Amino acid sequence: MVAITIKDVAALAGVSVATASRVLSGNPATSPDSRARVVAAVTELDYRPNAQARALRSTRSDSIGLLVSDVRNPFFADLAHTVEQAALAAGYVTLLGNANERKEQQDRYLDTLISRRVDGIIVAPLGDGSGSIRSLITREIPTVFVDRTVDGLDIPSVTTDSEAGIRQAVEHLAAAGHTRIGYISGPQATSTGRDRFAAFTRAIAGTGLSQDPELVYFGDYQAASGSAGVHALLQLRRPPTALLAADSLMAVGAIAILHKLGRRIGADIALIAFDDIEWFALLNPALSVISHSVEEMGRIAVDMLLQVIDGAKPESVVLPSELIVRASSSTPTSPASGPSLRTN
Amino acid sequence: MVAITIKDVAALAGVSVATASRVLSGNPATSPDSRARVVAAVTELDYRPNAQARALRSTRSDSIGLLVSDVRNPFFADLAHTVEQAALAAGYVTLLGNANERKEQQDRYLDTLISRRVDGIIVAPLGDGSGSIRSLITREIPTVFVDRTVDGLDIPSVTTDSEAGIRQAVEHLAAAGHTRIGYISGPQATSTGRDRFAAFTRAIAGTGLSQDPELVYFGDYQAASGSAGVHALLQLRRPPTALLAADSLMAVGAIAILHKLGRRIGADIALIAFDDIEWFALLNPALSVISHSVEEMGRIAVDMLLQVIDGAKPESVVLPSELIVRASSSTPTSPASGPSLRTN
DNA sequence: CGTGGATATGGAATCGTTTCCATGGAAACG
DNA sequence: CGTTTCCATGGAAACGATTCCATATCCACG
Repeated sequence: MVAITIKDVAALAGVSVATASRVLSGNPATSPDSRARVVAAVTELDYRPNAQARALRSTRSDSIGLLVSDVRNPFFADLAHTVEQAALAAGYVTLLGNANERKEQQDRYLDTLISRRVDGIIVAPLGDGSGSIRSLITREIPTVFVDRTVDGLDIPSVTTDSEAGIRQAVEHLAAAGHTRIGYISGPQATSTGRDRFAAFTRAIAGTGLSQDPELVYFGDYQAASGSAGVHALLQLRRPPTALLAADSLMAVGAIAILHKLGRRIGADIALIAFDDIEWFALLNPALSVISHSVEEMGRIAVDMLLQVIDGAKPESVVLPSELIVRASSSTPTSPASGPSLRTN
Repeated sequence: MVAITIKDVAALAGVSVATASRVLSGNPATSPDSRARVVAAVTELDYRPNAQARALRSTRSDSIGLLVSDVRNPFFADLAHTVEQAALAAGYVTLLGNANERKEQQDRYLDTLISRRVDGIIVAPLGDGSGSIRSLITREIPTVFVDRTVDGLDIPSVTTDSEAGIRQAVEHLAAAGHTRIGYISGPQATSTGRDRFAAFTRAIAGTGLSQDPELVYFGDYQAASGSAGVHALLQLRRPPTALLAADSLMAVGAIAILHKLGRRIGADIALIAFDDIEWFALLNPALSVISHSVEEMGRIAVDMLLQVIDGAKPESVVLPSELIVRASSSTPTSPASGPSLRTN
C-alpha cells in the first residue's frame, strides 16, 4: 500500500499544503493558477484524500450507517437499496450493518458505527432501549428509526401503519367465509411484531371471528419459524382455514411446508402475507399481500436523517398499508370443508 | 454530539494518555491497578475510541469493503450476509457498497472505500480493468474478486465453474426432446456473462442442437431484461421450447411475462435458471436451477482476503456448479407441440 | 551497599488532513 | 503618493489516537 499524501501533491504542484487543501475542498480563496497546478498534480499522482484524517479534523465523515435486522429479508434488501441510493444522491456513503435479528450483533454494529463517527444512523431497532441504543441518545448522534421503533425513546421514525392493511385482510377473509384465522406473529421484542399482533387482535374482535388464542403462533420473522407456525397451527383440533403471516420470510416458510404437506394454497387453505415482495405475484397461486412502500420508507428515512443532522427535529411519519388480493386468498371456503387432517 | 476522548478517560483514571491507550489496546506493560482504574473510567464515561484517529495512526481500520453489483439480487444479498458474518468472526466490519450494475457507481464506491483506507476489498467487478479498478492494483490494496473476474488482472478470485452446470442443463433439455433452446444471457461486460454464454454455446454444439443465433438474447442481469428476452424469443418464427436464464433476476422477469402470456412453465415451455434461490423451489411448478454455493463462495472470499492482507498470494478458487432438476423442466416436450403462437 | 535488569509510566512525536492566523503584495481609494 | 482593503498564500496548531523513547521505581544479585 503506497501512500500518497497531500504533501506529495503540494510538493509536485509547488504550493503549500494549506493551498493544496483549499483547492481540494473547493475553498474560493485560491488562484486559478494554483488551482490548475494542484489539479494536475492530483491526477498525475492519482491522489485520494485520506478520509480518516479528513474526518478526524473536520468532525464529519460524509457517511451514514444503516443497520437492518436481516439483509436476506427482501424487504430490508430493498430498503438498503433505496436508502443507499438516496444517501448517495445527497453525498453520503452508506455503511450497511446486519443485526441478524440478534441484539448482541445490533449492539456490536452500533458500537462500530459510533466508533467510526458516522454522521448519522438509520436503524430498524430490536429490543428495548437498553444496550448501545441508549448511547445513541446520550451522545446525541443523529438517529432515525425505520420500520420499527423503540418504546419510550424520543427518536423520529418512519413506520408503517399496519392497522388498515391487517383489518382489510381479516375482513376479506371473513367475507370469504373463514371463521378461524391463524396468525403467525412476529417477535414481541419488535414494535412491528407487537403492533401487527395488536391490529390482528382488534380486527378479529371487530369482525366477530374466533379469538381462540391457540390460533396465534409467535415466530421470529425468519423462514423456519413460518414452517414451525404452520405445523403447530395445523395440528390444532380445530385448525384454521386461513393464515396470515406477519412478514415475507415467515410466509416463505409457511408456503414451503404447505407444499410439502400437499395443502393447496388458495383452495385448501388461504394465505396472506405482510410485505409485498416482487415475486410473491409470480407464485401459483399468486400470493395476496399487505403492501407498504419500501421506496418511500427509505427515501423519507434518509430525508429525515439529513434534517436531524442539520439540527432540525422532524415529525415522525407513518405510511399506510393496504391489502392486495390475489389468488391465494380469493377462493371462498366453506367453514368445514373436508376432513380435518392431522399432520405429524 | 458530545465527544469523549481518551484524555477524559486518562484524567478520570488519574493516569497518562499513554497508559490509558496501553490498557485499551491490551498492551501487557500495565499494572493491574491502572488497568482497573482505566476500565472503570471507560465504563463510567461510556467511552468509545475514535476509529478514525486510531486508523490514522496505526494504518489499520479493521474494516473491509464489499462491493456487490446489486443488493436486491438474492444471490448477492446472501453473499453479503455470509461475507459479513465471516468477516465479523475475524474481527472485521464490512462496509457494503452497491454498484447497481453500473460502472460509474462501482468507481464511486471504490474511490470511497480507498479513501476510507479499508484493509481490503472484496468485489464482484464490472467492466474491464479501467477506472478505479486499476487503482486497486497500483496502490497494492488487498483485493479479492468474487463471482466475477476481470481479464488481464492478476487478482485472486473465487468464482463458479459454469461449464458443468450449463452442460448438464442443456443435455437434460436435449434428452427431454427439446431441440431449440433459448438463452437469456448476462451482459458481455461481465466475466460470468461471457463464461456462461461460452459454456452454453459449447454445450449446444456438443449435443448437436440448433445453433441458431436468434435463440440468444442478451440481457443485463436485471428482471426487466428477462421479460424482454422472453418476449423477443417467443416472437421468433420458430420459437424455442425451452429457456435457460443466466441469473435469477432475469428468470424472475421471464416467469412474470410467461404467466402474463398464459404460457404454462413445465408444460408449454421448459425453464431453467442459473443461481439457486430458496424460493425457486416454492414456485409451482418448482424451478429447475443450476446451483452453486453462495455460503462457500463468501467464506472462501473472506479467507482469501485475510491471506492477502497478511501478505500471502493465495491461489484462485473455482467452485463447481450443478443442475438440480425440478418440475419446470421435467415434462418432456415433443419438438413441435401446438401451434406456434405469436405474441405481441 | 552498589549495580543491573525488568517493569510501569509519562512526555512528545506522529499519522494526514483542515483551519486559524499572520504576512506579503496588489489593487483601490482619497 | 500613502493608506486601506482585499486576496492568495504559507506556517503551524489542532483533531484523537498509537508508539517511541526516556525515566523512575523496584527487586535481585553479587
